Amino acid sequence: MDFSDILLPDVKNDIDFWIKKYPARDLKAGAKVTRLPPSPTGFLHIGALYMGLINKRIARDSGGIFILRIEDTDNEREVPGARELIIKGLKQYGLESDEGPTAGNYGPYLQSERVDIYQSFAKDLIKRGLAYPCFMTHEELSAMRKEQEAEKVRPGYYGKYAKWRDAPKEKTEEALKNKTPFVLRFKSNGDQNTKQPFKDEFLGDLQVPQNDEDFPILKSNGIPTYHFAHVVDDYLMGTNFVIRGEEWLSSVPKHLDLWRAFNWQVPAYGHVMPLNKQEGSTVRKISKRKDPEANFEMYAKTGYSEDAIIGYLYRLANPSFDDWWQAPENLSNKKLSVRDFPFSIEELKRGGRGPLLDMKKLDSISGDIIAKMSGDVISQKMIAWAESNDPEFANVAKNNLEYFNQVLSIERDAENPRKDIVNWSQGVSQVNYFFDEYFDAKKAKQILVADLVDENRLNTVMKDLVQTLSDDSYYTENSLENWVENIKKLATMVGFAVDRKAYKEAPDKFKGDFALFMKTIRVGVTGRDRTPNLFYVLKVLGKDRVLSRLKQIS
RNA sequence: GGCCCUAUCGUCUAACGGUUAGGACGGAGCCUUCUCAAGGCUUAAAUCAGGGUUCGAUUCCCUGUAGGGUCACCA
Repeated sequence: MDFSDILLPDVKNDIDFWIKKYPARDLKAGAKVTRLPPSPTGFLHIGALYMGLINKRIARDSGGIFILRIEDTDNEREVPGARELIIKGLKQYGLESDEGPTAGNYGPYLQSERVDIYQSFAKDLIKRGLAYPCFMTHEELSAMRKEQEAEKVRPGYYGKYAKWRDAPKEKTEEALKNKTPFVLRFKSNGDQNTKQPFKDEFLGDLQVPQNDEDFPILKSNGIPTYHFAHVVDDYLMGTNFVIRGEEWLSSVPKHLDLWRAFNWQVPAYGHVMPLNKQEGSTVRKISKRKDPEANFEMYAKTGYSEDAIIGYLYRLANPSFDDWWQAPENLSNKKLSVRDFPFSIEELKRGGRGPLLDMKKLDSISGDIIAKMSGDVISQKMIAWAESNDPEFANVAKNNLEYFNQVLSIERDAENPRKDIVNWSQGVSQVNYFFDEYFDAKKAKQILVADLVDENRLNTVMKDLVQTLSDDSYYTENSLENWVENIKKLATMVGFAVDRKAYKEAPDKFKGDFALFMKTIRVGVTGRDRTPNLFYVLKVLGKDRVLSRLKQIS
């Protein structure tokens, strides 16, 4: 007796209907059709970005198609808005799909809208005796698992534990009559103890056991499980290269079973080691729930550019990224973008455990990228970042845009530009003292008193500086050499030693050496003891700000 | 625990079976210097252990160990 109509009464089309509806793709030889199948269970994971980058580049470089498929078959874990967040995030990082929820002829690309498709294929399996209903409850299932554990056998629904596999027709009929909920299970003929060869594009030739589990392909709500949806979708969508995380490797036997059941050609598979994180002494896969660095939004919030992230991910995928990126001609080429990286599939072919996320390396790449930018561009990007993350600063900067551009141009449009900004939040704290709103006179005074012995002396020095630095030449002089000459004269006038030897011989005769003199000015006008060259700092700050700040301190 | 994957500096990784085991990030030091940043130079730092095979093993094989993954009506 064929139960397929009772089991799946709503199925209207047979599988040929669907297979005809989605004809084979007409692509040039070697074109790879890849896909990214995120499930909308929260924010876009950095690992998804990583997989997206690899999938997209492989598709693009081969003249193929990169598909985005939303795997929303688990309505329990689905988070509202997550789908939009994924699409937006991919776009933001330049990883738009060629086909996906918004475009493409092989859709729908939301699995929740493909239920009729899956059911057609499931029904086909039932008719061919390759799938059957199982009426076991969760309780029965977990009791069985406990029993198996007690018996020290492999837990699972297989062999003699597959209770409904060969159930008498009457029993099934009765359960059906009582409207008992059921899952549809795949009827496997495999043997766990028999190994089969499996070629992984990245890991090489592997031996994996055959699958012998009668795993569910349709849940009791009629929605497919991942395994089933994966095979049906990737067949219908013409995927010919499945690139996914290594965590899927152990379900390869199930998928192989399914491909064979339909007699479809198995696509190429490539498993990539997932991104890890070090926590104490243990290393683990980066987790959405526990790790803030898993969330791509964290990077945007900290102020890492999309390119920095992409560059870093390229680096993880292709270790030769460094050689390319740091080649002298590339490093000095300000037009070069990380997006120009000649990606190589070959370099994905390597073992090793999954890489640990290394923020220092990210900083290094990010710093290089920012060093390629002109002051104006940095200013613009920093303000854009600040508008949503530090509105107060954004306002200040916008109100003094011309000035801010000058600040960020200091030592930056040079052959060897400054490399002191690695992200926008750190960048803001690096330069904000140029604005009076962020100048901290109290802190400046604190630092200076410690260096200049006492407050009286500090006040004298400040007064002297106010007087002498009122000369325009300190702000208008265009030659660094001349400026230094002048400032040295000034140092002498105010009572500091310019000559190292003289100071060494009789330190008491001076208020300090030239370094201290410069530090005094530096801290006095910026509140910081680390700034770019004072020559530029004074020029950009301008006389009015300099004098007013010095007065504030004294 | 079963099964699967993996194993080179702290991190990411190179090395037809023959190298003083290379590079990058990070660290340390020096030079330059008004402090940083940058730049230049130098430096410390690794083949998980034990057996084979071989003239020769980081590389091939076995065992052990360690790490990771996976064992759901989640993906």
